[in-house]
Amino acid sequence: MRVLSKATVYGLRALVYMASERERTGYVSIGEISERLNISFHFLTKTFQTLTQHGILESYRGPNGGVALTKPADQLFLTDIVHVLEGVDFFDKCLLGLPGCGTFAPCPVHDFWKAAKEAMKNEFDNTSLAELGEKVTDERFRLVA
Amino acid sequence: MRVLSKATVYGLRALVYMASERERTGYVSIGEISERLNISFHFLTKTFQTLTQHGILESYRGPNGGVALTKPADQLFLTDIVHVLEGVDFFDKCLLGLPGCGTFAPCPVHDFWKAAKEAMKNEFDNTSLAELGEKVTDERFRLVA
DNA sequence: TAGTTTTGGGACAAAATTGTCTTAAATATA
DNA sequence: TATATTTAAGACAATTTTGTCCCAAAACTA
Ligand code: SF4
Ligand code: SF4
Repeated sequence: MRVLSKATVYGLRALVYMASERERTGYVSIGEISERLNISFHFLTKTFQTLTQHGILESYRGPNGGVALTKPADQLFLTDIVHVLEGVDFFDKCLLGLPGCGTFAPCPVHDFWKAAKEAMKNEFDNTSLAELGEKVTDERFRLVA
Repeated sequence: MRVLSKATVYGLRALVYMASERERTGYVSIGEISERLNISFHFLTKTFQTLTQHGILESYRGPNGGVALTKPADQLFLTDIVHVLEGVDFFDKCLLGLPGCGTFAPCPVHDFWKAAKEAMKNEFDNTSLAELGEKVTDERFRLVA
């Protein structure tokens, strides 16, 4: 059950880490994040470039450079990130993979899957990076093995 | 959002097709299924070999040969198939992919994901091939684009 | 027995995903 | 200006997934 690609998983973990560093101002370097979270630096860099190109992050080069969220963490939701990294059709994907689906000509698992997808979309729509970051800051949850 | 691999999707569609052919006795050839459902014959054959090796199907070679469900379709549940094709740890997979998870040291999305996984597992545990096959037989649902 | 049908098994190829590396560009600081 | 730091970009390799193909084995039919 691979819901998210590795690239998305790494990107999300990294963003939540950034959101968890509430006090910090300025840029956080990708090197720091990849070290703390044990993620390949180059792989994470590529994912972050995508996020930068799509307005989730802004970047700054040179000493003390790095990346920063373009908006306050409580205004960035999981759906925003997933749309960039997995595509805007993320929540339209089908369990049985039949093209051109809908309620008109559904497959036999449609009813269940529609509800499951909506629950997931609802959760992603309403969960902000700030919310997840707080859980980490408060030591109750972890981002790394 | 790729919950199931192509191999599993094809296998499931094919099994539901078999279940939908209520009246038929004897073996159904893989060639017929692959043609009707527009699935690569060789790819489906490999998936079916896995299912045969794990007791979901029994096969018979030669003219009028093919495959058949080893049990009545109402005794074969989605979980059974998914366990064979995706692994028995299918429902243990994590949204953020942290190893060694559990309730002790959860990641920040654990609460939601645990509930979502349980809902899915519950559905898969209780949905039989017969149930899905009936929906297809009754013309209300489709298996092919 | 010979020929046909069908699954079994494995080699192989193509494509997608994941991961690594090198070089360039931008920026800061000494 | 020279050097160090850091992201940008893209080439490249490794791995996994997906898909194709060939031939053998089993079973039926004539
Ligand atoms: S009918 Fe519904 S569940 Fe089935 S493949 Fe289409 S959208 Fe997905
Ligand atoms: S803590 Fe829960 S949701 Fe998070 S990775 Fe582990 S099992 Fe999955």
